[in-house]
Amino acid sequence: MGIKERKHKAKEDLRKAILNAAREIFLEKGYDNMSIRNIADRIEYSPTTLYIYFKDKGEIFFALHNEGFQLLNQKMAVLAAVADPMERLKAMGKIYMAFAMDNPDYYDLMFVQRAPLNCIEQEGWSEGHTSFKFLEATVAECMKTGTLKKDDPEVVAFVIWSFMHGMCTLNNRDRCMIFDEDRRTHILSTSYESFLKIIEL
Amino acid sequence: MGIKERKHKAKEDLRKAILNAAREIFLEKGYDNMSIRNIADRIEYSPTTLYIYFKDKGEIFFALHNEGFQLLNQKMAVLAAVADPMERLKAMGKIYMAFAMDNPDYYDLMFVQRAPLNCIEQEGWSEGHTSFKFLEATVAECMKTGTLKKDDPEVVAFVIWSFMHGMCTLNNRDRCMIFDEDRRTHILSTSYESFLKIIEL
DNA sequence: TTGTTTATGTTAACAGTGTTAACTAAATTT
DNA sequence: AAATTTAGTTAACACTGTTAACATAAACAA
Repeated sequence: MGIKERKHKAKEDLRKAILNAAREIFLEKGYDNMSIRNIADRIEYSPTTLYIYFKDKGEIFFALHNEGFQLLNQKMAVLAAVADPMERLKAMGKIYMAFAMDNPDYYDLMFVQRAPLNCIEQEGWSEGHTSFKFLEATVAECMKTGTLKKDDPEVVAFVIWSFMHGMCTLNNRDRCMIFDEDRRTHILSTSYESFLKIIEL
Repeated sequence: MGIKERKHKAKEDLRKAILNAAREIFLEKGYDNMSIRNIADRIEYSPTTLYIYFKDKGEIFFALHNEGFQLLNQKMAVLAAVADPMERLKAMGKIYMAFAMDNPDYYDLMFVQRAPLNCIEQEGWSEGHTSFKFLEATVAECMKTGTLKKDDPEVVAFVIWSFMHGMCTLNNRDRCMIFDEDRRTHILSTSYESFLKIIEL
């Protein structure tokens, strides 16, 4: 049954082509300027064709949102080599922050925009859940080795995530313009160091 | 010159009517569903009339953004009665959090959306700047009275703001759905307590 | 082989969006 | 009285996501 496979592959290929075009436009022109029509234009298909491969625009955003998590997980992979949990936690924060600053659009899709989550509803946000559980596990390890004060790891992990996310979004959404251009970078990196000093035992 | 004043007042009145309609629709239907056309419909003027009173949609959002700050500042006014800076800081966090949860749309406009900042550009974000300086001053006081570790108040204030903002936006943008419905509220309030315990000397 | 169904993609349209140019009518100024 | 300013209008431009109706070609069944 080679014929059926080829057909299947052709479908997959067009789906990927749509996603490639979507990603290009998304990264070039940003979230607001990625439209069904300009994706269709780029791959030279009619706009309605996209609805054969995706339920709606939100599902395309969800696919890109997943790509974002793949990219972040890829960067987090180096953490496997860090044995000490506190060192791992610190490196994790640095990677998270760098990812948010270097890929503001992906970050937005993953942690700010509501659109990509609309196609989840029931099933739950598994990408976010997995990432959070990884952070939580590292926090729990730190508590065992005595580098973090013993407490509910879920709560402390959420405190850490909140701080990191807050810093990144205040920056990405232009709320750090209250600081002078040159002082800005200093405050962001110093804040991270400062936060670490506060939580580390 | 009563006639000129009356004319001037009439202009002001229509401007206020536009803002009233905008606020109503914004709070009823949310950020995405407030359009120039449905504001115009509500006050029974043509859509183009709004452009006599506002440069563009961003300027309307900016006006509502200012209202949001007025509302928040109003709630913060009770802090004047709190003499102890650490108590004041704690109360401030509680008020900030309650504001974000009770007025998610205003909060979004003030701290997440880029649209209202587009009409600022040069002048700078004075509303945000003022609020931050107030936080910073309280942090500095805490350092003087020895309830916070001596450090750069600007940096520590930013650490606190980042944490608060992160918590609020992760919640408002549905990223706390990784926690079970019932555990969610507990984690949010416990995280705040936990953060306070960590920073307080 | 013929006829029917299914899959894939198209065109045209709906109902909306922000924004601008051109115009009218009324009020004010010269 | 004539000219100018002001306030508001209509119509249009260039978009947006999405759907219904239709075409075409391939796959399957009789």
